Amino acid sequence: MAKTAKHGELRKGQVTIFDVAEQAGVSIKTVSRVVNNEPHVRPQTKKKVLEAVQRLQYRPNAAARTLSGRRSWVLGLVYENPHEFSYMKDVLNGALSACEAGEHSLLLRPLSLPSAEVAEHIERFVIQARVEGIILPSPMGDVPEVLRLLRRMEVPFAAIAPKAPAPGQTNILCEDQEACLSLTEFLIDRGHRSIGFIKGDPEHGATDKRFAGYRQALRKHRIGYRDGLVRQGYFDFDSGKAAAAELLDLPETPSAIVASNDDMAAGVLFEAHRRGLSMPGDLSVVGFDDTPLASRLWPPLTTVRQPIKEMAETAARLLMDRLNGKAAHPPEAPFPCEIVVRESVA
Amino acid sequence: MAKTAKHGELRKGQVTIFDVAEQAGVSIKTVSRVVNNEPHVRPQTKKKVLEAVQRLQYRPNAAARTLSGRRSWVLGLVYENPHEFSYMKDVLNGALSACEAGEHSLLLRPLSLPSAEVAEHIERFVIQARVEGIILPSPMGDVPEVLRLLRRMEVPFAAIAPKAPAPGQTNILCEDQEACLSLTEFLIDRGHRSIGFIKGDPEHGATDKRFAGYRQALRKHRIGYRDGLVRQGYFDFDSGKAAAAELLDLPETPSAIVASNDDMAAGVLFEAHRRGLSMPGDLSVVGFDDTPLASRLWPPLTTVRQPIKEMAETAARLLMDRLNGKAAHPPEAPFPCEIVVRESVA
DNA sequence: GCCATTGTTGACAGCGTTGTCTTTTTCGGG
DNA sequence: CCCGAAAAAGACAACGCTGTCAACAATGGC
Repeated sequence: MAKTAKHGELRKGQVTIFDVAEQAGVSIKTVSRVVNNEPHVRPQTKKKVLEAVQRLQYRPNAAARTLSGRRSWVLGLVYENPHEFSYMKDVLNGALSACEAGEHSLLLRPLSLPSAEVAEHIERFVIQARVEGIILPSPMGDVPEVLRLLRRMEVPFAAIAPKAPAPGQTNILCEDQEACLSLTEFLIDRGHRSIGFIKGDPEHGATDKRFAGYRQALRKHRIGYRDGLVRQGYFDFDSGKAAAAELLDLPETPSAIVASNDDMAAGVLFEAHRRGLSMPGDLSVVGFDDTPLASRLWPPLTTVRQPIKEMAETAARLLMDRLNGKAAHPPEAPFPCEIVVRESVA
Repeated sequence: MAKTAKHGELRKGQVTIFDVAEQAGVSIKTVSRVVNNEPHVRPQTKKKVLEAVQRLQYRPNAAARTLSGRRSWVLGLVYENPHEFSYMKDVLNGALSACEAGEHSLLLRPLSLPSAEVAEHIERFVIQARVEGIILPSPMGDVPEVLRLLRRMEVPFAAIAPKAPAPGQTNILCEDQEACLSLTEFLIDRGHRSIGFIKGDPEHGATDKRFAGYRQALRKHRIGYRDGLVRQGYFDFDSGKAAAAELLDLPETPSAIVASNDDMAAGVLFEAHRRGLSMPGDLSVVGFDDTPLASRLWPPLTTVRQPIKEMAETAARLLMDRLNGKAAHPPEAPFPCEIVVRESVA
């Protein structure tokens, strides 16, 4: 009792498990059981405890939990700071909302790639904050040192859209190839036959799949593939602009261009505007990702919406399930994408 | 010794203060002193300890620190999820980098406004995670319930660009009015006399200041202010588009429009494109914030770059200084902004 | 109605650190 | 060379929770 009194009186604002135990007339261990949904508590006891929790507005102290138990209730989000942040925004929102539902905290660690100290940074991150599991949005899920380190430290992780989804790990995929197939077909259906393509950053998982979708569409509709219509980009505005400049300098310019993401598509539009082309009349352009940018450009972009937020949410949830010892789900089916039609295609 | 051995042997991956103490041949308290830069340690002892820390790659356990000491080493970032995320991206990066330098963690709490439970959410956030200080990017710094709650809980906070910067609190401001004055003058210098203005969300601190800058510029150059050239917007694309539609429907359309942020400026460009206007010939447009969007639109926007990242960094640093008991700085001077000239003005 | 079994509850020792208080060492002055 | 004060270092008890194990209560089979 002395202890309880002390708590209640001295520490301002802090309601502890002792206070709840006293209110409910049970031991602290029982309170702990109720709060953590452990078995072996009579419904009637549970009710008493929950009432006390409610009345006192008790919130378990995260630090004490972490220190005492095996769990830290912390997930990490390790990402590369991208030019176009809207992808990370969705990842962040998804991860955050799943973490809230699963009573975890989310700690962020932006990292610049490539860097010699990536592994060291992550190790420090994991040890110091006791991170239990890590979410790796593309392209983090493809950095060999990162994967090696996490496996060595036995930290569970979930990779979002990795390039090479290794079988042992948790991978969250989406139907990039199918989507890019449909997107290209959309252009073909509108009568386009000479279709340029701008690839994404070779480090990213989605790059190859999107390109494969493009080729598959051409094949399906018996349109000859021409290397000259394909340019390498890096998922950023400038590389899109540069690639567009090259494609538009071609003797036979394409009537449509597929950019592997919206930021590069914005570069294409920019370059075309600069040359005084009118769109979509002179050139049709499509993008990928449905970023806010897509609807703000002129003409607004036809693009592909990926359920990034849902994917990140799933990544976090799968991670937490695993940490909670839930039976491993069957590997998730890839998430479907959806074409968003706007006015950038004639 | 038994204890030390136990630690070293059993807990995989976890180097504790005991291990360091043993290596250095001192007590754990001395290690604690060194690690926390406390006085009363001989330089020679300090060196021994630091070497042991280095050798063992010791990282203090954050949970234990929090539980034991008065400090939690956690700052919170409470924000409203905005349409255009690039502002939050800069805030996030700034806060994160300051926190890393100051050995704090940063926890995020997105909140939707307005909502009855805002205060409740924050209270839970603060209690459960032991958040020591909170960063409130606009418009959070103007929500009365939030401010009231934080004052009641005695949680220090720093408001970025609040509407009404209360004197007692830490405010990070920038020269919104001056910047908008210069921006409007830039148009006047280019010969524009009929200049439309689209206001921002009345909830945001910057809104009034930017409008004041616009009016000040007109006054300074003896151009009559006309209510009809001003429209209310809400810092989002759609409201910018709608406001532009109204302004362009006017019998005497303005030759230039100042939008209170880039997203609304994008809406103006969009609407103008839709009407087949050529820019900047038929209409000049300027924005505010220098988001990635600004350079991707056609024509690329002349806009104002605010040092958001630096402001957030400062907010976090001031907060940590205060928590570390450092003498209060004199209130920071407002951060200067910078006009970024692109091709959207004729 | 008794014993074995299972279900429920509690006592208590950590978890790794910092705060407080005590002990030891160092050092300057007489 | 000794004394007293200050500096340096250490012992040990929190911090609030969970894990372990022991104690006790309810239940069912005979």
